Amino acid sequence: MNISEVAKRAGIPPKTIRYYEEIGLVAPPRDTNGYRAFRDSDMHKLAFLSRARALGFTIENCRTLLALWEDQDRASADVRRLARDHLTEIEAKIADLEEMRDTLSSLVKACAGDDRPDCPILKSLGDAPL
Amino acid sequence: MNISEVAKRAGIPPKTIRYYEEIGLVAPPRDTNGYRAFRDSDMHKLAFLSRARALGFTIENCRTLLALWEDQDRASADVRRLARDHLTEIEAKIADLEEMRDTLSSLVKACAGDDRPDCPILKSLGDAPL
DNA sequence: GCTTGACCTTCCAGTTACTGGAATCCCTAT
DNA sequence: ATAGGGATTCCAGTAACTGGAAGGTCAAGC
Repeated sequence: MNISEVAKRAGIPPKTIRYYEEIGLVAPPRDTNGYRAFRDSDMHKLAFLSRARALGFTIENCRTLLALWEDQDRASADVRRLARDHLTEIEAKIADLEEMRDTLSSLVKACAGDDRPDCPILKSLGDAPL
Repeated sequence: MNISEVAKRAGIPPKTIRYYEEIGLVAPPRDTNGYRAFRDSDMHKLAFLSRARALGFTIENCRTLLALWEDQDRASADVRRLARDHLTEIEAKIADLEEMRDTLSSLVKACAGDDRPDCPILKSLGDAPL
């Protein structure tokens, strides 16, 4: 299977797949013409990566997950820990963003948004408690 | 005022302040010894930047906001538009993260997390609908 | 057999917003 | 004179791609 076909099926751009090969996440063999010849196993790995990335796992965590996936003797506890840690990070990020959202949204509401210079947004950013 | 004092007051590391100078966000004059001599106006700018960054604005948006802040003839509509666009992006990010969180959290719940290899998390990542 | 266009390849550079580290200089106090 | 704690510059690295250039390959149509 050629790269564009794999890309379409896995939902990952060809460039990214080449990058994944470069950093050792996949290692498709080559045809005599130099083209990458993806096997089913490569395809499956890439689909796995696509989903893991969609859940926000870092590349390094994806690498670990992939290794666990391929290790028939893994302990599910290892997987779970990784996922839980990641979940915690996501929750922290959400909390940060929600705080930004709340502040920002109240500022936006308070701003007239007309052609006058008076602006609560800039005022709030400007009056620092030094 | 020396850089470490400014850093402390603005809540920005000295390295970051030097970086901000490098990209033209601030331009403190120099003492005869080559040290940056921050004026009050520099201090205020940095405090402004610190808050804008805390609200998640990109550096480029901060640059724009700073320019609007200093422009007495700005229209508040320009500020508001920028803030609203940013708010929209934040909301989108939150939505993405919430989806990740929900998926991840249900997977984590479903996983025993013991020493056996059976794992719904890996299973879910693995069974791609090709 | 040749051209055309769609693929494929590699390599280099750029993105965001810093951050770490090395080498060197400056100031103050003992 | 020396020791420490700052300050300076410059170089490199981070995460995860992405864009673009230069060039090789393949299948189809004439």
